[in-house]
Amino acid sequence: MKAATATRIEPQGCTNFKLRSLGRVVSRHYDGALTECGLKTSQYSLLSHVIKLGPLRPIDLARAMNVEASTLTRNLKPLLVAGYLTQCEGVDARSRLITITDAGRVKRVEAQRLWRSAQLDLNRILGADRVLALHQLVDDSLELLGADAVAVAAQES
Amino acid sequence: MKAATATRIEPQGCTNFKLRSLGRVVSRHYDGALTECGLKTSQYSLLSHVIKLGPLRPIDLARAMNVEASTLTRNLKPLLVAGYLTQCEGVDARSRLITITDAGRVKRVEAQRLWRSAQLDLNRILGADRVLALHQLVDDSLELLGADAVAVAAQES
DNA sequence: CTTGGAAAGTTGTAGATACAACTATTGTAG
DNA sequence: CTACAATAGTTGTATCTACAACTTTCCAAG
Repeated sequence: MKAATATRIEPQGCTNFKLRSLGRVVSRHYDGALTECGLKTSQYSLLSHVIKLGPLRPIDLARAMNVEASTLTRNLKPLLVAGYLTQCEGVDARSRLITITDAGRVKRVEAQRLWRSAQLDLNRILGADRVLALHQLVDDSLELLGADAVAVAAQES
Repeated sequence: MKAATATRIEPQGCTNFKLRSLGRVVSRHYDGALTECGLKTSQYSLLSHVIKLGPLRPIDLARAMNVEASTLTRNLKPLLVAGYLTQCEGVDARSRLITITDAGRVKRVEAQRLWRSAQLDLNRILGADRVLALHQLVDDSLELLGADAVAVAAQES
């Protein structure tokens, strides 16, 4: 007398490993496409978020992207050195404002073509339905974990 | 005369950013649980895969976990230093064999309790159905990308 | 005004990740 | 046998990631 099979289906395997595993493969896919413009995909995301969210404090940018403040400090450095971003003084003496530069906008336009190509390529490989479902699951999961990333729309991501 | 809405629904946003974003949040969740045993979640995954896949060459371990060989070389180091893994000579003069040690097995048992707690916690927060769907999507995507990770079952992950 | 706590940011430390370039070994075509 | 390609692994370089500890600044209670 076994119970109905509809109950008690527990997930197998480690969610963290699966996510990181796919993340590695997908990141290599995007990074490969962005190589020729000299940006990593994470740098492209950073530029895109600064453009989308306007001049903003590092702490707010970090929250929008779900990274720690100390991580953001390090990730900003190469983009500041390259002149794609600048740090102005904020309202406080303790806070700053991250702003996109003209060079940053130009570079971002260049990178966006490559990003779009990588995204469309992924859509083709996985199928648009699967990508849509994945996006939805990721967004829902982030919300349930209390960590909504600020969604940056297709044109900006 | 708009076309039926059932067609042409293209994904919005960047799949890479979404995956990395969730990956960061989820990794912090697991790492927080594993802190007290002194392992990072990625180190736990590494130990688990070596136990599951037996003594094996670095190159095969790297393929099973979807990391580059050069990455694995670096990731192995702390576990070799800690004495949880050893490198024996392989069939070739150019290849090695990665093997779990007794200390590694003991540490892994300790870490597994903490991992399970983190996983059950995540299942509770997201709901088992959502976690199951996410696992399925990740596994399917990896297969379509030609990068099947070797699945390590619940007891071992 | 002073004092203690909160907030913003950086630095130390350590690990994760990958590409390019390199050494060493093995296999194979000629 | 030899020359060249393929395989296994490591190292240089650079970036990503986070926690703990720290400095500076601000705010609010007294």
